[in-house]
Formats: sequence, C-alpha cells, structure tokens
Amino acid sequence: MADVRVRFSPAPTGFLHVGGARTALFNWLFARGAGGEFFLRIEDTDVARSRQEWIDGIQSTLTWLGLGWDGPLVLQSTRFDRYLAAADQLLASGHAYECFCTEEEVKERSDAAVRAGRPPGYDGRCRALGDDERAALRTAGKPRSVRFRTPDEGSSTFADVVRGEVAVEWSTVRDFVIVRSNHTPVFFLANAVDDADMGITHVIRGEDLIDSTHRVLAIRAALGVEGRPVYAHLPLLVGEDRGKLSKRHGAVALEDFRERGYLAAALLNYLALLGWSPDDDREVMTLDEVVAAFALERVTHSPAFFDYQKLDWINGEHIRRLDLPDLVAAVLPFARARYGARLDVAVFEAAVALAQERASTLVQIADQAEFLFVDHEEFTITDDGWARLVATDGVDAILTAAATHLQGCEWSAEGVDLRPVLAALGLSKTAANKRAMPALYCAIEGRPHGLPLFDSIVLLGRDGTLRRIERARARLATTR
RNA sequence: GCCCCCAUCGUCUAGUGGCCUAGGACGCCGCCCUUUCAAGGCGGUAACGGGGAUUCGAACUCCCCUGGGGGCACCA
Repeated sequence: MADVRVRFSPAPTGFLHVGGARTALFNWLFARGAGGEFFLRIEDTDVARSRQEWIDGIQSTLTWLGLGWDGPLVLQSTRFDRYLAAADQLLASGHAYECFCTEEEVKERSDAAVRAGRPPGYDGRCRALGDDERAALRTAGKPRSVRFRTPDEGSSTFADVVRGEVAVEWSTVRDFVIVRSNHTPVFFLANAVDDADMGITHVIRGEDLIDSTHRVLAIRAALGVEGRPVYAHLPLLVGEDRGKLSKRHGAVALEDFRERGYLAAALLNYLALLGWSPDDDREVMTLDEVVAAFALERVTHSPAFFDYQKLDWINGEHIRRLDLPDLVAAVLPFARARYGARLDVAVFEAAVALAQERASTLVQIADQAEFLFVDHEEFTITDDGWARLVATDGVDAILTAAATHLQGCEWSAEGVDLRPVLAALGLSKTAANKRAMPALYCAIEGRPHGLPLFDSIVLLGRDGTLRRIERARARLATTR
C-alpha cells in the first residue's frame, strides 16, 4: 500500500469548532493508524474573508489538542501562481472558458430562474461566446472570471469509504467559477491542484463537501492528473436544532473547552465517539487506544449531536485516571488565575487529590479548592450557601459546639471529626448529615457543595477554621 | 424548485436475515454506600418513523410515504 498522506484543510474564516476538530481528528487518527502523514493546509483563497488570527488560532488549537501535523503549513495564498497556471491550462484545453457576467448579473438571473420555477445557478450565458465576442468584451474592459465547463451529459461517480458509490448526473451541475474576476482562484481549483501536488491519498472531510467532490474530480481529470484519492465523507455534527454546526447553530470555539477545564484527551475521546465506535463496548479510551481501534469503515452515516453531559462524564473519567502530578499540573493554571500569590502548592496538591475522585472539569477542581486560598477577611459564603445555613435549625449551637471541639482536638482528619459533636448535640445521624453538615460546609468552605469536610478542615488549619466559624456566627447575630 | 444523503431508547451508539422478548454508554428515576453534594455500587425507565414487498423468518434486503439534513455562490 502506498504511503498514506492526508490533510486537514480548514478555511481561516473563523475559529475551529467541534466539527472542524472532529474532521482533523479523524484524519489524524487515520494517518497515525496507517503510519502515514498528516498535513495542515490553510485554504485561504478567499482573501477578503481570511484572517491571520484565525490561521494562528487553528494552529494553536490543534497543538493544544495534540494533533500535530507533518511538514510545513501549506498556505494556499502563497500558491496562487500555480492555480492560475492550472486555470490557463484548462482554458487552453477548452475545459474552462472566460465568463463576463458579473456576480450581480448571475445572481439576478438565478433569482429570476427560481421565481420562474427553474433551478438556480449559472445559466451558461458565456459558454458559447465566439472568439471575436470574447475579444470585444475584453477590450471593453468587462471584468472576467473563469468558469469550468461541466459535461453536458453522463454522470460522475466515485467510491466513498463511508457512503459507498456516490453518483450525480452532470446535467444537474452548472458551470462554476474557478478564478474570480479579481484573479484569485476558487476552492475547487486550489483544492484539486493541491491534493494532486501534495500527493494526498485519502480525503476525509465533512459530508457537506460531498457534492463538491464531483467538481474537484472533474478538474483533476481535466488537468490530466492520474488517479484519484480515496474519499471518506463524515456525517455532520449538528447543533441543538439539528442543523449543520455553525456559529449560528451552537458552534463553540474549541478554545472555550480548554478554558472551561476540559482535558484535550477527554475531548478527543468524546469527539472520536461521534460518528465512530470501536468494535467492542469501550468508551473511555486513551488516544493510543483510539488510534489502534480506529477504522474508517466503522464510521456511521447519520448526523450526531454534541452532548455536553456525556463530555462532562468522559472528562471526569479522564481526570480520575490521571496520575496526581499530571492532574495538579493541569489544574495549576486555573488555580494561579484564581488564587494568585495565595496559592500554597503543598495544600493545593492535597486539595486536588481530594477533588480528583469527584470533579468533572479542571475548573470545578479549582473552584472547590478556592476556599483554602482566600484571605480570611475576604472569605464570603455564597448566597445559596448562606440561605441554607440560616435555614438550619439550631445552627448557632452547631457552630458553637464545632468551634469548641476544634479548639482543643488533635489536628488530624480523625481528630477534627465533628460527627461525635453533632451526636452529643442530640442530632440523629440523618439530622446531622442532612441538616447540620451542609451548614458546616457553608460556614467553612463557603458553599454547600465541596471537598470532604474533615480533610478540608485539616488543610485549612485550626486558626483559619475557627475564624470562619466565628465570622459565620457574627454574621448570624447581625442578621437576626 | 432541482440534486444528493440520512432514519434503532431524550442523546451517542451496537446490530449487516434466525444469537434481538434489540445490547452498551450518557442522562433521568430508585436503592445502597457515605463527612452534605459529588464520586462509587446495584437496579429501573426508555427505541427499531409508517406502509407495502421478498423470505419459513426481517432492526437488518427492495419499493413507496413521512420526517430530518446537506448541496445547488466570483464561501469552503
């Protein structure tokens, strides 16, 4: 088998979202599994819409995900001469022709056709222009684009790894522009030329591009390129409204997942499961395991919806499987952003260890540990937490008893165990768990949900814990 | 309007004629465990869009319908 060469070729007209990332991932997985190469090609032929910041963003996101590419980045904007030469070749061979219709004219006639009940698209007006007519229009200074002449009859067919045979009648495909009137090449041309020049063996992309394949293949053939790549069109990722993912339809920048505390490995794991599944029941997998199990033949046919709840679950599973030092390193940036200089690394590590078994995102871990790194004077209880605390029967007695115990007890998780204290207050186990404990959580950790209380108290320290209980009691007094 | 594609629990999916009274996972519900919550354990809820045809036998094959999606740009 010839060496596998694939590419991920986004247009730099926006941030990379889950759809693009999934396409990049499948290409990368396929290349990795086949021992082939994975290239990154930026399709920036539409100069007006392409932006350097998006090119940078795509690269940094791919890097964060760990989907590194081989060789230098290919920028189509640096290869315009090559595409234009190919267009000249097509012009010379009669596969393309000069079109003097302006964009507006084409649109007007297309709209009129629709109103008249005919199909939209270019009507082929400049198809049969004679040499003299063409020359006249040229000297008249009419803007000129180049159109590819699609066959009048017959059909186009290609074999798709996931779709099977894909065919379309040429009579339903209008002539299309390959060079704009501003002399810049269009997607179809650049795509066909580059896939050939780069020796791309497999084209793996979204199903929204399936119809364009016939046109690219026609250009490729007209250019005299031997053979064609293997195509694999992936089912689309859809938004909540079941529409193709776009900014309007729930697309979220991949960078947001990073900021919200998702692990790249977990995101990749989940993305791999959207439109593909291994031939066994595994779901939580490392990237290496996914590479080993991946097969284009197992890609599904129907669109998939991105489920954040399942992502949260998978992320939690990955967090739980991380070695503590790695998890600490992953949470550290979030911790530094939140607690700044107050961060105590030793305490932080202990807190992360406590959070590891319960958290589903890195942000959650940082949030749960936050109470350990807040100045006692600035410590506040959330509104929810305060409401809960205030509503607890005998809360003042509970806090007082806890403080009394903590003043003299041995400073260990066993020593600070407040259960005997609550029992001595006459609280049943249920009452202690359901009512008293939440109040203590709120007073000490500032929120009703968080790290295990007794371990937290030990980490907070005797002085700090007592001050927090005292603050809660004082606030309680003024509230009454 | 025309072309193309898709169709199993709420969601992601397994399933390629009998192993399916349809399996797994997330979610949801219940119970257990328990230092609240979470995590964990156990159990439960829930689907083959409809109609024909082929066959001894259809989730799996074919046709029609319905529904959904994609494309028809001087975007990619």
